[in-house]
Amino acid sequence: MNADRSAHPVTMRQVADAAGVSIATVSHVVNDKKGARIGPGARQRVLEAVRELGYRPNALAKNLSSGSSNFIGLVADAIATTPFAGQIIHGAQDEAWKHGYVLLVANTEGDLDAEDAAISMMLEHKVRGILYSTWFHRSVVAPKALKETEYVLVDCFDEKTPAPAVVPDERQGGRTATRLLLDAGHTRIAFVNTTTPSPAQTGRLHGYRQALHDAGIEYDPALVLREQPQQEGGYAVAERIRALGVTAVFCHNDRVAMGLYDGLRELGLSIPHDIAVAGFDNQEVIAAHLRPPLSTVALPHYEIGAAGVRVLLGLQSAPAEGPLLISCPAVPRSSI
Amino acid sequence: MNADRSAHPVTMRQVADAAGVSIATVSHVVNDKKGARIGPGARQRVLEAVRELGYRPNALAKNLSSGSSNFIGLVADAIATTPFAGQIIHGAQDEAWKHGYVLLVANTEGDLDAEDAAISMMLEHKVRGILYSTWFHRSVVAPKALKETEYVLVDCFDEKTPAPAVVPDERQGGRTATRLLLDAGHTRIAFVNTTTPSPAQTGRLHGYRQALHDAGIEYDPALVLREQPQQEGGYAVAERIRALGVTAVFCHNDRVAMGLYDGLRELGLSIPHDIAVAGFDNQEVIAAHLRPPLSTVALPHYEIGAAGVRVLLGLQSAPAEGPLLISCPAVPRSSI
DNA sequence: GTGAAAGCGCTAACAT
DNA sequence: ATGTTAGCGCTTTCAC
Repeated sequence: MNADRSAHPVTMRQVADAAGVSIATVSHVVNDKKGARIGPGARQRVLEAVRELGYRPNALAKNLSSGSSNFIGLVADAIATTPFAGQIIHGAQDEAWKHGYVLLVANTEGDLDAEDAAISMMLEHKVRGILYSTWFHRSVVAPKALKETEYVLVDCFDEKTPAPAVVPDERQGGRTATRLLLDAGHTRIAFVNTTTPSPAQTGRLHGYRQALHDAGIEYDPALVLREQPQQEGGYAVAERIRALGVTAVFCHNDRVAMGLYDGLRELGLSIPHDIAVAGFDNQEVIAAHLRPPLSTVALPHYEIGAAGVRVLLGLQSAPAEGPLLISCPAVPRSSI
Repeated sequence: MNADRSAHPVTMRQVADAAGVSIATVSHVVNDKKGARIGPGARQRVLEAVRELGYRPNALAKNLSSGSSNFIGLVADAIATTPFAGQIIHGAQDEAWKHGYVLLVANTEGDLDAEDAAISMMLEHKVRGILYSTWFHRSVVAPKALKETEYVLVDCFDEKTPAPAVVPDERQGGRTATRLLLDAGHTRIAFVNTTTPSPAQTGRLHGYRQALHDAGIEYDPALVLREQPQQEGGYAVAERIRALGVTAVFCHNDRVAMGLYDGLRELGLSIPHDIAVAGFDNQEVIAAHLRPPLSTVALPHYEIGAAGVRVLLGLQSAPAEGPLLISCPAVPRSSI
């Protein structure tokens, strides 16, 4: 028969008895300890007993005894709101898993008390470290409690404290998006930037200018507009885009592009024939299903999450100065 | 001074010494044990020592010692792909937290091995129970390993095994969506159902028919179309919708509605003036920002997650027969 | 090769 | 009102 329900979990002791060896021996073979010399017979019997009894090591005991837990904490400010946080979690999880760690996830939805509670809870579970993440790239001030352990900032950074951080390379992303347009032969390219001050706002603009510059095209401030970073913003800006007489538009994000699609269509302009459009974020639900499907640049959330745990575990190091930049790959579709 | 880094965590022992009491006393005051009678002096000194030393209880030791962990496992099949899973997590987390539990999250992206590994890991951490969740409502066969602990199926159900399950009330949702249209005076209402067999497909259809019936309108199978449940499907069906001569359409989900918006517009039809549209899912990124904003019905993922842990903890019970149904609330906006 | 025994930090009886 | 002590299930050092 198999292990009987949670009531009486099988312990090492029982395995040892069943195999006729000591508990130390069981420990050795179960963990495949290098140094230990175990006779083939004993090993065999232990393995068998483990199977027979359906033994599961007790991770709690193991952690306590070995003095180090296999937890990594991840506090996120908005799991629920966007798919972005999900991708960070996914990346962090895969990477953590790969190194024998388990993710302790806490969602705070921006609530400071929840944040404190989450960090306390993680500290009490003796996590190996904490990933403090936000769902959009921004500046934060890291909660004090974080300092009681190792931590890395994920998709955010703290200007005051020199803590390791991992963020998307907005600048390179902006360059990439612009280049997508440039490479298709466009030379008069508008940029619908966001009204919200943020690394994305300044970074993508820099990238845009740099791409233009590299292509030998003079930067024309008149081609840079500002709108709220949503569908409504994109829709509202359509008229002005047309008036500008550009042949291509780089939108601050996919949602703006979605709104712009509507606006342009109403004006009788077709994409990409009359005007080419590039987005940013690669928000699957939108980008892949617009008509035509939107060419965009992806925010590498998965990679950011993964890099976060690598930095935390010391497997990869952030630059001495400033955050580790993860690059934003192009995702060409049919809007250019 | 404060606690010095993770190197030498402060233990109960040290607090006891500092306060000049025994470790048992510390345990009592720290946990605010009811039965224990502690002198005000001692309590005072302990509390002070705790603050002074920056003591954090070691949750691992606590769990080991007390024999029960405060973990609840949540295995999800697609954290990254949609915002839906995120909402389930959020709900589960809030509820778990409320009862002193912590979520151990594992993302499997549908990979069976990952699923096994995740469950094993949770079992080894002696979780109180496991929430097995999917990102869209469907039938599953629960992994065998689950049976080693308590578990509840979240947003899915197992026809073979009678395990507690929590799912959205598709039928009531379909009824609600249809009623939204009915209440606005429409009587000839098309339903663009999905091509994919699923509880959503049959449930929403039932709801649609029932609402019609309750309103004294005869069901006309010709008004029920089938399309793939994405923007493309909605777009493709526009012509046929017009040909049907209906004044309202209930779409299987928001994405279909989004595609239909495009198709209808191309046909020169305006929403809601010429045709009213209702969606399903309430996928924020889309529904709230379409033009006009989409009236829809929400999939109550947050509630489903929360109910899942309540059922797991025995705070709420699933019906003897079949899953616990969570109702889908209407989210009226401007497309009707 | 294998086992005995001393903890890991805490809880919970049971003494005092 | 407070202290002693025996574990919880495991790792690890050191004997045999």
